[in-house]
Amino acid sequence: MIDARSGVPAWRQLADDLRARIGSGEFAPGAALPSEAQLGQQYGLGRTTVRRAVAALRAEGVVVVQHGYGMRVPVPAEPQIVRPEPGSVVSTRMPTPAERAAFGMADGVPVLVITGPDGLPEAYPGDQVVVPVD
Amino acid sequence: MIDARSGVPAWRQLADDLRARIGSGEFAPGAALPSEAQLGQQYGLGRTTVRRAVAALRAEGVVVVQHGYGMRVPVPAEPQIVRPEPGSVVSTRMPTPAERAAFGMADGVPVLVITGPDGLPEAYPGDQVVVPVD
DNA sequence: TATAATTTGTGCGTATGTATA
DNA sequence: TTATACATACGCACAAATTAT
Repeated sequence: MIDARSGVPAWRQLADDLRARIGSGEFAPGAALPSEAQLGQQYGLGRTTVRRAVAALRAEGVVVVQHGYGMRVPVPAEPQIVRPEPGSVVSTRMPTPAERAAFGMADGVPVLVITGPDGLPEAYPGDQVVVPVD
Repeated sequence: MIDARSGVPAWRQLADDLRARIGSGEFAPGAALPSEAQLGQQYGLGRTTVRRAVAALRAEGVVVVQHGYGMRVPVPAEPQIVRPEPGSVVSTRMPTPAERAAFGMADGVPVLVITGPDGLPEAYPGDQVVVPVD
């Protein structure tokens, strides 16, 4: 599964493989993934390397990790529709730690920023909000 | 600077401090930050801990790192205005590795996804694009 | 062109702490 | 309480990219 001579880092090969397995439906939303120790044994990698791969998947929002419990594929939230007032502009960025805490956001989830005509920006969790454009 | 008895992980204290120093203007956009070794010595931390903090700042898009060169505060791009056709919806998520490579995006930069009335989604680099809502 | 110095990247190991079941 | 699983933090060695000499 892991080719040490491919030039591609082992942690990236593992991340790519897990991402593909998730995308294929082998791990459905809500499903638990193998533990770090299991992954390390199955793929023949040290724990540091496994954690590096998991960190990458977390940063992509592909998996969510709960301390002491394990790793799961996130369940998509029902999208909430936000209608900005005319003259607003929509942009995106990663949340500040304060925003992450305030919204209870997982790793790898950006915010949608709506800046009103008054120039005041407001941030919304990017995994729960969509903005229609008419 | 780092309080080992505060209960807050050392890497998070370092990340918070660097983020604050960047926000204060001590490190302006385009400015270089100290090397990992320098940070480790200045804050009395091991390299693993320093790299953990840097990884967090990268995931936030607060710093960009270049292999063999160093770490800098990113320079904001001139925003490009994209006007979706009426009936589109705007959302956000982290890019896939393929999208990251295609757009040459740094870590910690989300994509803005515009789904047209036909249901076809299109992704744009989130650090370069804004969408007006009329 | 080649070499060295600097800096980040990869990968491993160990130990201990904390959260969950 | 016990077992499992993730979190923190240190160390080491070597690889790869960049820059300057």
